[in-house]
Amino acid sequence: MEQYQNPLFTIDNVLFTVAQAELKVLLVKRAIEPFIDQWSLPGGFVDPLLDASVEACARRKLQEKTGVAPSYLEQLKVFSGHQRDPRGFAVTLAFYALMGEQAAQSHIDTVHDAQWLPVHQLQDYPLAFDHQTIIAEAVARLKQKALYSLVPVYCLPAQFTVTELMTVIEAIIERPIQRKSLMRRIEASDMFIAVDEKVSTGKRPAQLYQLKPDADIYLFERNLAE
Amino acid sequence: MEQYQNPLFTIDNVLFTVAQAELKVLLVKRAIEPFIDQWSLPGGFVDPLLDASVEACARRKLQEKTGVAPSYLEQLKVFSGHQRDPRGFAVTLAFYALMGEQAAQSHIDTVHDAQWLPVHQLQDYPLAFDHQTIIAEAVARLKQKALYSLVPVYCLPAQFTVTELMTVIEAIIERPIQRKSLMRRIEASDMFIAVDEKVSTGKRPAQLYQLKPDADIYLFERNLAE
DNA sequence: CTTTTTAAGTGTCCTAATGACATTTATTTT
DNA sequence: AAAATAAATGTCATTAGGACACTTAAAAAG
Repeated sequence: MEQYQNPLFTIDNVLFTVAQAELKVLLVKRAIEPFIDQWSLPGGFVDPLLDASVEACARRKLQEKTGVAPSYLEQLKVFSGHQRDPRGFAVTLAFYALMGEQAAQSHIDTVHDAQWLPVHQLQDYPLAFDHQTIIAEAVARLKQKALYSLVPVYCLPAQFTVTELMTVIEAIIERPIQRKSLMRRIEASDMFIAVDEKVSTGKRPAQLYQLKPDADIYLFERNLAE
Repeated sequence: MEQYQNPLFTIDNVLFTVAQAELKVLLVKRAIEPFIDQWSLPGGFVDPLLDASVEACARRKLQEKTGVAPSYLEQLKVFSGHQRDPRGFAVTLAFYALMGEQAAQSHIDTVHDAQWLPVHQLQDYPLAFDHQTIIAEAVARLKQKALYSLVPVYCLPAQFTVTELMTVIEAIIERPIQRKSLMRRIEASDMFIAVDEKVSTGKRPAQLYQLKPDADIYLFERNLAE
């Protein structure tokens, strides 16, 4: 039963953030063949000596590229086939992850082989393997999640305003939402506490919120309307 | 970069059906070590010569055990770690699948190493590997899907009545639902056509429905209430 | 042949989360 | 002090589902 050659098994990460009201994904320039010098998703081979699980491997790969752990990480799905890698039948487990932009900025600025690219400009770049497809599926999944949960908050720093969260959600789902609806959801989710501080970027100062230490991700029973 | 030993990569299937108003899962008796003679999920190694993708592999494994293709098949998630297989670091991609019970019954009756077991009696059986965990996650995922889609219909034969679909859904989500709500969803989903025929199992004959040939799975914007 | 029984299916009102949007509040700028 | 504006709230409309009474179509009983 074990006479088969084990297929090539890898991990890929679709790490998102939102900056300048745009959804962006972290891409790295490949240093080796195949697809050398093309943009690709950060990932690689599992090292059973270093990684206790596929999740641990994904985190390690992201840490290497950004210098920090992502705020959110979840399996997307497995992509497989004979066509996706010129070396033969290949299997990759794709994760999608979220983090605040500035958390990684200092680290990313020091390297030239990693870069945030807006997801809506990706069609202009030839990406390695089937990474275009993987990103498209990750975007779709994130969009869905944004309709029935507040996971987009993981694209923000630890403390944030309602307006910032609104901007992130709108960037992800690509349409405006009602501030009132968002505030009701923040309240109902019971995931956040109002920080004893406000920020005044413009006129009236905005309340800062942060995740409760033990907060579970609350799932709403309805989607935001189409 | 490829100096690592490739981890053991396998496929596992959680194949569900509903019979006697109970959610059941197909288990097979292991013929080889480890966990020989214990109940386990049908699965195995990918054969790149036979399988065009991991999905194709999952379908092949299920076909071998049931004689037919499942009506529904979807990736659940990858399970990995050093503890789950005594042979070392192991990675398995678990699928969950749905089918009508009688479609496989004749085939399963001829073998003694495959059997439908009610998910609520599984704690009495020592399952191989971490299959108990995998099944629990598959059940949770199916439950969720049953709240915002009509995927449970894939547990039924091609033609079915509203009452049958109601029974399947109630078995999955473990609480009664309103027939009226289900009929509204059947109508709104636009996934089915009323067959020009009725069945009279009891008193007033019931309308038969079947999936439209090209039907997409409709996702409702609200969950059935908790 | 009429009445009873019962599962199938419909009508109708209630409920709750969200959308829409007007209104109020707090702060900066003029 | 007044104007401007982003933040936050009040309130009514909308909509899908829940509850449940009611009707319908057939079989069974009398």
